[in-house]
Amino acid sequence: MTEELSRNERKERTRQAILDAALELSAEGGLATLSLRSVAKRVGIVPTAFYRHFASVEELGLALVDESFASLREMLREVRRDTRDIESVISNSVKILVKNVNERPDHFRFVAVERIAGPPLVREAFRREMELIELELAMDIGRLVPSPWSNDDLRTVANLMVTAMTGVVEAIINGAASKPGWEDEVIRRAESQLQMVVIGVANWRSQ
Amino acid sequence: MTEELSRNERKERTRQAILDAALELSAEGGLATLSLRSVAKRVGIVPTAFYRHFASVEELGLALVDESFASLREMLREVRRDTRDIESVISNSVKILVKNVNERPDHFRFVAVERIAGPPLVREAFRREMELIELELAMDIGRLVPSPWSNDDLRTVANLMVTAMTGVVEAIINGAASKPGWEDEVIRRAESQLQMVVIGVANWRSQ
DNA sequence: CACGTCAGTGAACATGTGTTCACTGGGGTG
DNA sequence: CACCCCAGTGAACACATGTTCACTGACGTG
Repeated sequence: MTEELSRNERKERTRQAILDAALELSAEGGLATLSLRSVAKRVGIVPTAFYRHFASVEELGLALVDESFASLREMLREVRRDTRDIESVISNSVKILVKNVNERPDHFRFVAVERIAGPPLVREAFRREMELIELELAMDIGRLVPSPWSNDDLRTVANLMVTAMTGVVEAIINGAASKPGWEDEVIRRAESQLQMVVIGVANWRSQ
Repeated sequence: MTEELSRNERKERTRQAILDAALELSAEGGLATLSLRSVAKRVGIVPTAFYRHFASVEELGLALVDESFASLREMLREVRRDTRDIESVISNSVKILVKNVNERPDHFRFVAVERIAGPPLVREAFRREMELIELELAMDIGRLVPSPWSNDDLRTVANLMVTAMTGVVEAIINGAASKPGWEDEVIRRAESQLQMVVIGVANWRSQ
């Protein structure tokens, strides 16, 4: 199972193992209840060896936040890459969202939880990130659908869409395991909701 | 400060003090990081006295969940009481939502956090409660606005509205303290979003 | 007025926490 | 081949956790 590896490769491998274990363990109880010793046990090292890789538990948490940011951004890159024709954009975006959540469920669960239950600084970081996403979406909408809406209106509709997609992530994460077909239902519902919003904003007049 | 009180009254008073202290303390870190000793210290009793009021810390948590449910339901009763004319319903509902969040911010923060970061049983309880709210809202929409939409469509739009209102609560809770006028902005945004959804669903055809 | 109930006390428990320290031993390099 | 670096070890630390137990003493009732 373990091949011939250089010392640096071995070190990097255990570092990643620590991150993975921490991510999995934080699925139950969040960052707040994550314990150094449980992580170490899961990785198969002694608790103190942890400090060869991170200066403190708090730093581990920040590393997890960074990892989650990377996952978020990768998904958004994928979404924007396929954002050309206005027709299929909704269906494509929802599918990409769901695909990414299924590829790295622990990252998205981590975001979903720490975004609102994490320590203040982490919450603030996620808030800024989502605000950025919202702004980009507002610009995309304004670009793809030339229209008389003010920037304020664009942000309002973008915010609603981001909120709806956040709800989709939550729905998938803590409802997927149970009944089959649930995910397809969530997808259909999300597509309908986005279409409703688009129709709504199309017939929208400020005031 | 302390009047003449019967033994039972005194007991009930400390019990409520425990609940209040626990609610305030769980504002930072959630139920997961709530410690018996910190609660006791805040109340002004010795840790062991806690067990005269609750069988365990877990039971304290369940009591807090019950309290939050009560706040949620009271708000919904207030919303439905004023749900007569279709015109002002959006503005009224948003205002009532915001008013209730400001009256018992700790309860709504508790719901917002534990709903997604709490122990599985608590999460499930909140999920059911919100599903109920969603169903009632779907029925209200179907009743107030006789229309050709299927129950499925009604639920889809109700779900979007509940999700949007959840977003409003979160926005108020961890953004209110900072700049003034933020709350008014959130209110305006929420009203616009609900109107967009209404317009969207009004022009909606299944498939 | 005597007596029992019972909210609150203080000591003790077993266990879990993050972090430090001196150490070992095998891979990497001169 | 000899030396060093350093990932991983194991003991120890100071402290926090939930819960138990025998206790005290004021309030409420007979």
